[in-house]
Amino acid sequence: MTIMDQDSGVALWRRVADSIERGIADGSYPAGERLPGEVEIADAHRVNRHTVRRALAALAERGLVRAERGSGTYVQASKLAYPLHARTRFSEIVGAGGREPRGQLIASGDDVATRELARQLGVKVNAPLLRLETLRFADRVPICVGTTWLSAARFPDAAAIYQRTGSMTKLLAHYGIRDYRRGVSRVTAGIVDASDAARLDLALGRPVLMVDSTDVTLSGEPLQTKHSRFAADRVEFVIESD
Amino acid sequence: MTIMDQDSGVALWRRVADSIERGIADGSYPAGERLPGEVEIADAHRVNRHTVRRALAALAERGLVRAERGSGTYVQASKLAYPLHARTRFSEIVGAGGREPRGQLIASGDDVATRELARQLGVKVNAPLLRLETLRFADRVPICVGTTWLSAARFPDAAAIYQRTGSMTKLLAHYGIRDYRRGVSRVTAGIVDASDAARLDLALGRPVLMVDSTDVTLSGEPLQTKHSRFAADRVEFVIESD
DNA sequence: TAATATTTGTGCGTATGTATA
DNA sequence: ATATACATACGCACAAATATT
Repeated sequence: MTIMDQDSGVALWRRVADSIERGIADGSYPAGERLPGEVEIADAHRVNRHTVRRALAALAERGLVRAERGSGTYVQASKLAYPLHARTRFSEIVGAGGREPRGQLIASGDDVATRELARQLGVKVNAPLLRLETLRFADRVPICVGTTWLSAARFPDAAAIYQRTGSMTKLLAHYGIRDYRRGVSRVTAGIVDASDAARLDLALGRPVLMVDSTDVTLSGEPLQTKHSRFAADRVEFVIESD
Repeated sequence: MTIMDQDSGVALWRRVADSIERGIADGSYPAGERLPGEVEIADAHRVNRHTVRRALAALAERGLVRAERGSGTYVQASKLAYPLHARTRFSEIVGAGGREPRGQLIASGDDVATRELARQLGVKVNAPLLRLETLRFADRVPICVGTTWLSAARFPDAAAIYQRTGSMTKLLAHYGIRDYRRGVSRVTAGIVDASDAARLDLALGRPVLMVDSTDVTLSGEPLQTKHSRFAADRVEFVIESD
């Protein structure tokens, strides 16, 4: 027997993992449900039990399943675990979950700073601001819509650059900001409004997690302030208390 | 003129502050709104402007209002700011906000550990558990309902003690646990169910913030695991990113 | 309560295809 | 071309935790 499958050139254990993952995604194995035993999966796929174990280990690494000795392997919470840290980066979080992140600019425009925005961004009231409306995906599933305000004076071409790169991190890098951190985040919940519902592909009346946060440079200078709305059905914030 | 008001024995500036606070609480002054000018308030209450300033300073200290020189005084976020830290204590948070915390046991019963609960509490599946349903207030406004599970073997009289003290911290202290910390918290949102709606005095269809967390001793032993539902309209989680 | 079966976890040995020095 | 290292895959045996009878 060869190591790689002849057709696909993909390792056997990965093909088994993908098969199980599809089962979880399409609801064949609902959250909390027990998967078939390792030997049973091995027989079904006609592979060695070690190969199944390798596949399950990969899924467990990503948090999709959890093994319990003597009992079985169980499907974990299906929501995207989203850590709220100082170094929260959407692309890194989604990528770490084994999913493919994507960002998309859906609108942009010019605003003037309200009192609240001016305070958060450290500019004067009525200072010109750039407003970006973004939509972010994990594996083509919309996760969150966000409204970002930046100082128009400091980031004049922000809209065009985000449009091209699809990444806030890259946008800031273009202006020489290699690193930044998140200040305090304020989290609450609400009901999705009509336009967000369409963009997030959510039914009306569904809950959204609303996060207000401001990113600052390492020296404390405000860069951007955001108001994000996450589809609560698809996301779970994980807060590590130190 | 005396310092204390003749009738109530409460300082004048405090009476003014309470008056303004009531206005904020009942919606007369919505969040973000500009309060009347200091002289206007002074005239309305027939006090000196200095007395009003003393009152506003007290409110600003608690974060209810924010003064801006040359512009006015504005109502800050009216939601209860609820920090999610390792040392989160409901009573301390509410008290720090200048509001009066209260806890009430609304139900209790016996459960057996599901797989999930057993894992979180470090006990065996089907181990006997105590379930406490609690309702917590700030100034007589219901803030959150919580379901707490504890090991029945370790905390046999938990229900009676919570009933008497109305405090989780005191309950644990009764069993010799002087200090404890919160592990990871998982936060998401949902729609209030019928029974929670009644207890929280919320309209059906309103969003709730749902928090799953487990408290552990300083040495890492699991004590209690909780599923809390916060009225999203009244609470805002504050997450400090370190 | 006790014995038995099931299930995951661990270790070792063997073999082979792929990449690198 | 040869040697070495590495990842992949299979087979067997047993330990440890859990479930069942």
